[in-house]
Amino acid sequence: MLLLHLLQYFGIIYFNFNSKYQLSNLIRSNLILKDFQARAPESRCQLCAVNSICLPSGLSKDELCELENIMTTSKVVEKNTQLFNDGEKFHSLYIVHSGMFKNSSLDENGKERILRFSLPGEIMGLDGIHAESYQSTAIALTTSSYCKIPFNQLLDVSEDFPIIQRNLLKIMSKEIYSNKKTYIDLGSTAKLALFIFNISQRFKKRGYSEKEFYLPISQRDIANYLGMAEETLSRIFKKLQKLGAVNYKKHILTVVNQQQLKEIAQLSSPK
Amino acid sequence: MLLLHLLQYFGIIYFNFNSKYQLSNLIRSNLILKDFQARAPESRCQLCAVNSICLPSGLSKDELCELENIMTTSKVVEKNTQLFNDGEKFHSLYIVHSGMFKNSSLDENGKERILRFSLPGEIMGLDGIHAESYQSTAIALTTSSYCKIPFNQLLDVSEDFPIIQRNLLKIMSKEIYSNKKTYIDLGSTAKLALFIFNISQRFKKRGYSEKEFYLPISQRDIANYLGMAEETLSRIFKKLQKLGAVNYKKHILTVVNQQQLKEIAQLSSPK
DNA sequence: CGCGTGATTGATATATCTCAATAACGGTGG
DNA sequence: CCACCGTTATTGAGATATATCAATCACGCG
Repeated sequence: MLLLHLLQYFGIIYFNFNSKYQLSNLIRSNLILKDFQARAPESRCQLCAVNSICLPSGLSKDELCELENIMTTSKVVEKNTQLFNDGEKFHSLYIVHSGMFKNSSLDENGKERILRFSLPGEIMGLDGIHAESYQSTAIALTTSSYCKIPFNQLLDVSEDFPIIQRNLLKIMSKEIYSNKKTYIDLGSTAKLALFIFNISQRFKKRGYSEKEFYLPISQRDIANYLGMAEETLSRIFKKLQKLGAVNYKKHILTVVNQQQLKEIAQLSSPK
Repeated sequence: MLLLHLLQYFGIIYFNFNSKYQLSNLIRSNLILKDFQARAPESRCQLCAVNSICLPSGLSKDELCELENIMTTSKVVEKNTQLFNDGEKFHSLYIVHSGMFKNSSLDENGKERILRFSLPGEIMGLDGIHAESYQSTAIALTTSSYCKIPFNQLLDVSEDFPIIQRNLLKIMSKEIYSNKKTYIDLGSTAKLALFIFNISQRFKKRGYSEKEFYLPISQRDIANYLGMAEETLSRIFKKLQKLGAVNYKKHILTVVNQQQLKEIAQLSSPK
């Protein structure tokens, strides 16, 4: 706790000490040493851990400066905070800075449908551009932080700096591509194995361990996302552990045998 | 047949008379009166039936002209023609002008996975932008036609005409959004009903009948796309017909009771 | 007219859902 | 710090939807 006060004092990190649970939450969400709100503006993105895969990737210092001028960087929010809501007027893109968010919407029967989990460096709200209203809801799954970019200002800036437009197109293209990896014709075992494998690779890309990480998602939400019953998910988690592929305890996921996990994920359609 | 020759003579349509089956193919693919290859260049997009939902939507005459300068318009291809292949170097976007294409790729086991069916006005190849290589394969399901836009030239032109960039962003946003409508937690009956309903609405948007249309997709492909066995699909088609919701014979699909179809599509998850 | 592909039908196996009950956990207040 | 409560996860038994295998049928096309 003392350490945290010191870090805050020197402007390395910033948060409110209003709960005895915040420390563990911060550690879990990998916020520590990654939140530079107190730093000088011109270096915020440059110091960010995920800048290489984020919108500012490949930008010069000048371009970065223009971009940072219009954006709000690294706002910290508690678990369950909602950034935007399905149907609300679209105005800004939100980028995950740390932690994790879930994006969902309600189906015709009012049931929640989880569309994706967003990790640091990923842009949320892209689906709202065409309709000028958000098409999904973003909710923090753990203490998290985000950056916010007003979309119209982004368009203005990008007219002067085409590379920003290009990056945006690439990011959107990647998102369209990523829907390729659909879980539709996989059996439940392959679904879960693939989900874990994909998440693991995404963590790796962000500089976290691919072997062991804190997964702030409830099993209910995983089951919802993968389109299976909660009970089935529980059983299959157990199965994967028995097989020696992964370990999962109190939201700490360990990939024990990555090769095996990959093979299970590729099991052809025994639905 | 005489009528066709006359139409061609007056430059309204263009095609080769090299098969006695082409006439019916043309009618099926809605090519007639929609293929303006022989017209003056400055009017091609303006005369296109789907320009309002296509990339040129909202462009002025000047902007349209710039765009048409760099694109190849309305090339006719036979059934089974491949426009681009998964893994191939990315260079151009392809827009469906008439007919239908399927976009697919192979999974780890070499099995085909159909990702989407592309209708007139829809852009193919967007998933290739980020990797600079196509991430899927495009194959004509019937006699079809397409327009082709070299991507780098499109970027150049759009630097002068921001509205083109904006349209592109909107189109990509829409595609990201459309993945919301995932089939993952639906039962087979709801899946097929939703698929038919969606296709019907897409046809409607393009000026075709929403009640009756030619569907140039094999049941195998529909089953593949929806992630179910071919046999199941056949049975469910029969079931929907028995229920009086749709009729399907020789690739002619008739929506008999749209309200009922919609209700079946919304049946909550009895997988 | 016949061939090959695509579609249908039936019988059986199996994966997954559902319902119901119990267990473990995380957060709250005393 | 501990006991409590609501939420989240686990386990079991039974019901059901869908896959699979195999055979037949229909159709488009030469």
